[in-house]
Amino acid sequence: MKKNNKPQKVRAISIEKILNAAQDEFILQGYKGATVQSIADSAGLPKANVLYYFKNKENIYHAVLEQTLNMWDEGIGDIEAHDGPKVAIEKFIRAKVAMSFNNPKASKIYAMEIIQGAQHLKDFARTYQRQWVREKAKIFKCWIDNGEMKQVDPVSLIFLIWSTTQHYADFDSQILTIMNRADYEDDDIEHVTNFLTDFILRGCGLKQ
Amino acid sequence: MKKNNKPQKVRAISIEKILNAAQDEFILQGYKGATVQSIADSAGLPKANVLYYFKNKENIYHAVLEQTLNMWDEGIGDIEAHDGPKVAIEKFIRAKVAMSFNNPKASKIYAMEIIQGAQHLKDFARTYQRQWVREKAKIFKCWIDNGEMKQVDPVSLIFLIWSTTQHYADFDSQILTIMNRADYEDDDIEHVTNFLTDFILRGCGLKQ
DNA sequence: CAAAAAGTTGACCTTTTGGTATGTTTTTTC
DNA sequence: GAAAAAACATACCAAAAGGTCAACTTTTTG
Repeated sequence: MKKNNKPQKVRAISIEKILNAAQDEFILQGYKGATVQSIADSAGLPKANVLYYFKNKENIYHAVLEQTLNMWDEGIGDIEAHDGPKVAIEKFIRAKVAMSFNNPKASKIYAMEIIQGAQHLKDFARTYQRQWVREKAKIFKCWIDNGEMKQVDPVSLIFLIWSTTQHYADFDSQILTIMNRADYEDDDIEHVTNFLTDFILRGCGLKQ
Repeated sequence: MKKNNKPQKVRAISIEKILNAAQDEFILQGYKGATVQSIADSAGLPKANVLYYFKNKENIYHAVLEQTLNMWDEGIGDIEAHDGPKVAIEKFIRAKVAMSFNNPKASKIYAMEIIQGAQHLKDFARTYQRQWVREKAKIFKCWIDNGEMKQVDPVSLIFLIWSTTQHYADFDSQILTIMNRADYEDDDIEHVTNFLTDFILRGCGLKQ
């Protein structure tokens, strides 16, 4: 009587349904506020079935976080020395803005974790991110020393790019309300990318 | 046997203790995750006493939010036409950075509300903030038309300033971890203010 | 100083929630 | 096609949570 789902895929499909539902619930209610029942309802499964795939609520959350971090990792873009500052920064901004608009939920989960003290992400920040920032800061420093760009604190610059790009995902409800709009449209990605690229390159003394 | 607190102040003191405790709890656990018991413990009062001052958890939350919005309102700084773009923008950035460093908790409560869809803040954004942004955007437009600053989309600029300044409050745990520091120090406010002012003024074509 | 108002508190009740136990159905394997 | 594994589902339980109650103490008021 059941639909003939591709065999061996039931697990994968159920897990995906659960994780999607969980992502929504965790954003809307926070970790403690989200209930296994609501995740189950939202995923269209009985609660016991959800707990069949994930031992408990914390495991669901860990899975959601892991998914989020993978996305962060892929979406971060890169800053490559051989591109030179202008191209590298533009590429980086473009990647982050695209990521924000295409994956706002991941950005929100991530933001809430950090706001709440990053209990589950301290290690990630301490090892991976710290390393990443140092590496990229070194590249900026080279460019500055070579006179390829203005003297701008590289770490502060990275934080500035992170904050301005993520803002469009995390604060979408505020932005849309203020602009009296219901949803982002396709143009918006391009418009925001252009604005930020332009503005930040100028801030770095790389334009006009 | 009780300490001789200034008469008529018991209420005010208790309420303040409760709201401070509640602010911490709501940040750490979210609205649904925070428990009246934990707020009471954190405030050093029995639960029944907390519920004597606030009918229920939602009322506590409303009170915290109201406090937060008042702070936002006071801390927003202003953008005044007669200052001219350079001074006005610098004043504005300085006010917002100070606000972030001095009131990170308010900023976090506010951020969490918006990330979660701004259920309780939609009205605030729809009326007050939208109006504020339009007003200030008009001032920027004047400056641009007068050739006093580069052609920069005013609304995007406001969002950029909001995001970059609030970032230091909301994401403090990430920033500190990456920089391998335990806490912000006094210098940091000044350093961040200078960096942002410098960078943003240059982005607006108002410097070098 | 006595009555009223304000504040304090432990006990209690109901609902919600995370999680388990157990049995049934479906799918896969051999 | 039967045995084994995976998936599904109902009922249930103990702990936690929001909130009420009623009694008690302290403070204020006239």
